[in-house]
Amino acid sequence: MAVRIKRKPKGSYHHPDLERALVDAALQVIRAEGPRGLTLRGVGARLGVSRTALYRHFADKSALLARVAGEGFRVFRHKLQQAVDLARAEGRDAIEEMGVAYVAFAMANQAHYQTMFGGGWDGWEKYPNMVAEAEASFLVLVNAIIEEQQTGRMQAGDPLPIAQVIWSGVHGMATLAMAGQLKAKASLEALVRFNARVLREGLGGGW
Amino acid sequence: MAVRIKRKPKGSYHHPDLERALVDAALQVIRAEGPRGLTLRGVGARLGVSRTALYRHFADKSALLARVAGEGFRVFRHKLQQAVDLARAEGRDAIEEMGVAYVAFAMANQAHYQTMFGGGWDGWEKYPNMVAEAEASFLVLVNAIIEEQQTGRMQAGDPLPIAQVIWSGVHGMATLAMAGQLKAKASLEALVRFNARVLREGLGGGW
DNA sequence: TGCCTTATGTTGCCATCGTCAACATCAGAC
DNA sequence: GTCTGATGTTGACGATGGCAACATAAGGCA
Repeated sequence: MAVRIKRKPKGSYHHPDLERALVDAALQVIRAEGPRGLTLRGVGARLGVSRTALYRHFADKSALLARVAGEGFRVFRHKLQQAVDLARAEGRDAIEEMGVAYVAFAMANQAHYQTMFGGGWDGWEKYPNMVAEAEASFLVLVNAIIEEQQTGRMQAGDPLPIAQVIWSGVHGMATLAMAGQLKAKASLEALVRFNARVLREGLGGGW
Repeated sequence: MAVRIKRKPKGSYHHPDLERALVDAALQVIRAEGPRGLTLRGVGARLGVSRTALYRHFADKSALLARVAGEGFRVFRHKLQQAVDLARAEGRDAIEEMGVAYVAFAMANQAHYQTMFGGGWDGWEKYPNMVAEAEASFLVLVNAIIEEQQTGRMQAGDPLPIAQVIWSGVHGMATLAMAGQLKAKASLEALVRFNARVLREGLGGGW
């Protein structure tokens, strides 16, 4: 589904909602040409606006990228939560389904995912609310693990390292797949499920 | 150990081995200021050479980056193999020790590692020998797995997906740790070992 | 020895980029 | 109806990657 570009009405000086439009346009460019293809002049032109207009809404290019990343995290977290909820409702393995949803999101939004995880902008310390967004996504996993532990389907103990191991697995799989480093005979989803099952086996009852 | 910068002798026109010096200098800059900090003018100046001198030895900036990445892979592969061999000699878990060596390399050479895995240069399809280098590193893992299987310490079956799962885990752990996303209570190495043990448990005998 | 070809390094130049400062224009409060 | 702050524009600057034309070195061949 193509995102509509909100151009400003001809002749009008002020844009109805330039900040919103800038984020959308930036994401569009990133999708089309990758994070490195994003240029302030380009995104300005796309909106029929001058190259420096965005400085009224963002401190610099990095801030715009960070904003795009932040919105990505919100969608991301929602997808993960959705997968967990659906799996629970259908009596399936919540962790496994979350893993599938994780990698599916990354592959369907490669450039966006790259932007989320350190692509282009200046670093987490400069955007503390970005850290919060990322942590909220991570929390979906942690909570799912805690629930697994409570129902006895996963070993007890600090859920943090367990979550980190699982997160690392799917994150690594996603980034390697994006880099074309995983020539799977079977599908990528099959590999994700295999990974999930190995981890579940290793994290199961008697540890 | 600081790598000596080979400056060309004053007054001499030709550099003794500019190609080699360029790669070294580029790596030095990358280490100091990250892959994004690398500038052709900068690396030239560092060698007392004009900004376009490197075009006699590399097609463009991307090619220089790719070369740096390639040399990284060679060292990387060696480190991994070393860890496997040492573990075998000492009767320790070869896969676990390889994982530790993997993440240790990544953390000790963060910018270099980032450069190896897609940082800055144009893409694997443009540098086929880079793919070969990466695959050679991956093969160290695959071979280690095959040997584990032969001694019955790991489930039989296609070693490829097993290797991909393990690789994804350590790669993900390394990249997340570099991004500061893994606030570990314990050390990173402890997390790597935990990961290895969970995977071994899941990949063990009765599957 | 002297020339000539090729490899190697340099200089001048260009388009593009992010960003700042100064200016223009709009919209809403009084 | 005016004034003020918010928003958008234009012009400029320094830095960057890269190309083309030129300069110089090195080595083979006479």
